Amino acid sequence: MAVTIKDVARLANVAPSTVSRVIANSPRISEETKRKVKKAMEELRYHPNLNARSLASQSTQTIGIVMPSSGDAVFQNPFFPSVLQGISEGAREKNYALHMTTGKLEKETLEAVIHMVQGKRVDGLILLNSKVEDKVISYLRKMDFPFVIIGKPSKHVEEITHVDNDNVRAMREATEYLIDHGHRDIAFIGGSLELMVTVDRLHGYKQALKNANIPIKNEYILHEEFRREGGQEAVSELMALAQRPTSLVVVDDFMALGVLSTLNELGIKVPEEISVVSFNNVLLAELSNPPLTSVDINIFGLGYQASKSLIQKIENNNEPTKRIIISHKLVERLSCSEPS
Amino acid sequence: MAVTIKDVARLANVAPSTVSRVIANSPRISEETKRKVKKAMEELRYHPNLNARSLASQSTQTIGIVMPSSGDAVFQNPFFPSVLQGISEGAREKNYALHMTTGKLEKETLEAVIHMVQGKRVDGLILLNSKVEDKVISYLRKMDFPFVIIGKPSKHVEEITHVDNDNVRAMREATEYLIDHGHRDIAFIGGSLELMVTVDRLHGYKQALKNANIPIKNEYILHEEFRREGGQEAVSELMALAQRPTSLVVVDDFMALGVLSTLNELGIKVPEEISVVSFNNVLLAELSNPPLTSVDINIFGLGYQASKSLIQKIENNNEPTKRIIISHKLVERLSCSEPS
DNA sequence: CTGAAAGCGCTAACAC
DNA sequence: GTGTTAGCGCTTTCAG
Repeated sequence: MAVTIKDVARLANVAPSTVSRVIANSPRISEETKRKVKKAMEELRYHPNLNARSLASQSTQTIGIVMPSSGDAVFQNPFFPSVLQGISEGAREKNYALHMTTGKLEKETLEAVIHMVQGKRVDGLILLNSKVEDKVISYLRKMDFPFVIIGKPSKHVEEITHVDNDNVRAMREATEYLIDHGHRDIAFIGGSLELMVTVDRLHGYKQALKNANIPIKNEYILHEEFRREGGQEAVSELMALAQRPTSLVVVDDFMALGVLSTLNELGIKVPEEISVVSFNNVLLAELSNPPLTSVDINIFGLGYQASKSLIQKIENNNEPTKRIIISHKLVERLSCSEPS
Repeated sequence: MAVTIKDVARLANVAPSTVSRVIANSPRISEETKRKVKKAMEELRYHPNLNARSLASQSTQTIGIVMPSSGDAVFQNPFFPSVLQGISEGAREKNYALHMTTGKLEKETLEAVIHMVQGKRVDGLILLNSKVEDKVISYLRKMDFPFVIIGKPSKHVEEITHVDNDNVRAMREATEYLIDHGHRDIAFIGGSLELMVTVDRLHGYKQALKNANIPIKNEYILHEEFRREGGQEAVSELMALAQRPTSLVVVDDFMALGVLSTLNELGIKVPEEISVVSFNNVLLAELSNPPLTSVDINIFGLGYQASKSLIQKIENNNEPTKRIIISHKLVERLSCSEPS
């Protein structure tokens, strides 16, 4: 068996509880015993058994993440590693570890969450709110278990701490950018309306058009999957229209890539014949041909703030509900024509 | 407090130990009591406390991953999500969870590992052998703790289970591919020689040249970082040479991207003036301009087999040491000129 | 086939 | 300041 707190206690000639207090750096322990105990710990190469600690103290110093299923498209999208990187950095700074499980179907996901929560494997949870994990959220709320959402919850927005961009504004600005560049026929290529991010961005798009007195055309509004194929399909549809748009706002760089390649196949030049603004500003945006003008939503920041605020919530149970908005920034590249 | 095994026992009118046996699906329990106990568990919505279980059973059903530090370039490289996806899938199939920590410096990494291992947070470890984590490996060996390496260990190759490609052969083939296409001036752009992957691939490169009676030129062998900038620098150097190479083998798609962009800036046409073969075949390879001929090393497979074999090792302590070779495949695209 | 009881290694009252 | 003593919730001998 490994060396335990008792061994240390024996060697240092104190009680186990004293050792425990030294580990916790309790203020009411004399400097001398502290030193003595620490020496004993060194000597025996003592390392606490975290399971025992977690069992006794009801805390784990780890935060849980429910990943998309491994087959999921999300894995392909560079969004995921970036947000994970942010989460991981926020956790590391506070000495929290990460615990991840995957759920294929919604049902599996819920089970995985229950497993983590009831199993007391984690102190809190970060949800990558790709789909509307309604079941998961209501479970966590019922259990009063700390969690934060990256993105915007579809219900109870005021009662759930979440980290998000101001997607309405971001998309309004992106659209206005095109309007300022002389465009009036602007199409919107978004994801499923089940995703709040789509709802918000669509909203921003409409706002911008309305403000500029441009009528909204339903045939200019498309919903596809967040994948290259999605972008490809969208373009095919749009280009079949009698009146083709002269510019596109696309809610994801990956989709925009599909857009670009399809336009290329059709012999339609970007930005000469059609302008494209996209979202996320992942590395791909810079590398594509032409490089994409894209709204940087600071994905790392989303993850980072999510762990930060989750940890606050864990450590202070009556931390108020928060809504953290991460600022965005339009990064101009070469996919939009100059104002005429 | 949550519902415990005792509550279930009470409701089912059995002893706690019986409940435990039912959970473990012990064969020597009558079907009837099993049913009875299960019913009670349902009724109370019982979920085991995993910390308690881990403490008592000395096992966690969790595998640990040591990630590169969050600032690390590795995070940028699509290698990471893919390998994680593979690991995750292998773990999920066996109902293992993932536990990750990050280490910035080598020292931090070692501490994180010790924390996980002595803290009994994980049953085994997967090392992404980016750097030669010598300290970590010797620690794990000393502790006789299950671990597998993705990549090739720099020492004790025969005694450490690892999952790798046959990098010598892969690079030999890639080089031969260029030779078959009429090239004789082939440069090698690789990473640090501290990485076994570089050593092996360089070896394969030299083999191919030797077999074809092409003299090896040291000025054609470059070592840079696995980033775009690395590729850029390499090209600058090579193009300053009196006798420029007519083709390049690059050990990473990301570097190859840098190569491509720099060549483009210099006005050197790919593949007309110079041919490029690269490695990893991440999505980027397909999207670049021109699309890269790249060796697909099945990154997902590396991760997947790593968790599979780790779990085998965990569950059977005298599982033999294994070396698992994942097959590769050259994917032809447009970055190489046709044989003349 | 099932129950009783002794831990797993740690924390947290409660004493003194 | 420090020791004593119960647990935390589960598994696992050992009995029967």
